Amino acid sequence: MQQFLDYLRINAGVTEEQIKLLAHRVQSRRFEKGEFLLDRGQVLKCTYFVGEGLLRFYSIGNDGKEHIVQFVPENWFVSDRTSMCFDEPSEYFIDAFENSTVAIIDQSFVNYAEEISPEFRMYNERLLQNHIRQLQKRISLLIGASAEERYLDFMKTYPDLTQRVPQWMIASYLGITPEGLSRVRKELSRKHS
Amino acid sequence: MQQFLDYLRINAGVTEEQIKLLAHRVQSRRFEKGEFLLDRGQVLKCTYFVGEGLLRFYSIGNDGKEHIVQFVPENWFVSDRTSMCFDEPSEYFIDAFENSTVAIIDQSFVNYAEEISPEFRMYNERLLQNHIRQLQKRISLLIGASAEERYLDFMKTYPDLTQRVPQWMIASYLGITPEGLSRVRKELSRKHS
DNA sequence: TCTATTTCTTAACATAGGTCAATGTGTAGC
DNA sequence: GCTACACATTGACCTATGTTAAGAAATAGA
Repeated sequence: MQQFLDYLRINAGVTEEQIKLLAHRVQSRRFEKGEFLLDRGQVLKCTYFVGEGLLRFYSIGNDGKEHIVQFVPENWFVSDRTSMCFDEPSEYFIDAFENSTVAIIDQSFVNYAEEISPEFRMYNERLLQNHIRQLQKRISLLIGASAEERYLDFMKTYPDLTQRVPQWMIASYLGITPEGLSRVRKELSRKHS
Repeated sequence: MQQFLDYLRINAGVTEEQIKLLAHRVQSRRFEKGEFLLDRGQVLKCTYFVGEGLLRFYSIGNDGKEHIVQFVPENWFVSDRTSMCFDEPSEYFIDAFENSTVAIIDQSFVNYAEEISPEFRMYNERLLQNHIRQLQKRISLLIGASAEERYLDFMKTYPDLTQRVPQWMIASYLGITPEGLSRVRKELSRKHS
């Protein structure tokens, strides 16, 4: 939780005084590997901020396969905005892929923070815009790029995740099978020698 | 432009009085078929609202192919939020696919409208969330569904566009070639007889 | 340390969808 | 009513990626 407040101070430019007002309004919780933070059908009431660990945000398609929407490492936020804003049961799952410490940010926190801190408001807006940017980029890649290009882009964008998560999960993020990814990797290493 | 103000009144719940304050702050313009509203490299300064006609929002990939991100028919908004918010040159194009009448909404309009109308603020927020929802759905479909499923979903979601837009453009939206779409359609009509 | 489980690789084969080229079918302008 | 041009279809062939199944390598439990 301290991690979250530090993050706000450093990245969002929220002042010490504002932090003091906000501090007692956030909860923090530990999730063990495999625990769920959101289950399909549930209405999500909060946003999570990862202080330590790694979450995954994913759906399960009609074919029964997991589709990873987003990895959530340290200092990232995750939420199902649709479920939160429209009070709808979520179609997604969130679970801890490593033991994780997470700050739990509910709507009343956001409202209050936006009220007392214009910096927070701006930063929040910025996060939202970035989220959209990221989604759009992903669509472009899915439409226009091969599996190999998408993998190269992934490695460039998330170098540390490339180490931390198993390949079958990266494959799921890229929209290909683990075997497909293995083939791509083989091809790449062939080229580089 | 009247169309835009009516839209705000009916859908966003902006009151008559608020409308009066806002009216002289919007411009309106006509674009002929083929005219550009946004060119790659340009920094977009506004959001467009289509009163009449049809726009397309697209990028051009390294391979030189158009990738349609979004169709923009009557009563829809379009903008490159990334370019607007971060003052970056856009990677996208917007042009008129039919002769169109468009309201031009700049940031000062939005600021002022949010200031005088909480309804407007809420509606704007809602639009943003919907946008995200739509992007996420598109990603799910691209990752998990076949070309046929994507086409069926498109027809269900945008029945009138299915009529108005040439197939090669729908194909571009779906992330397949025109020939591919033609094959899908043939297959579907075979099944239905 | 040993075993069991998960993850990764490989190879043979199948398939969706891409590419190219030819042909049809409008439909707008003259 | 012609001529052009944009759009749609079709078929032959190609390629990237999926599928299945087997084995190798890594990792976690006991």
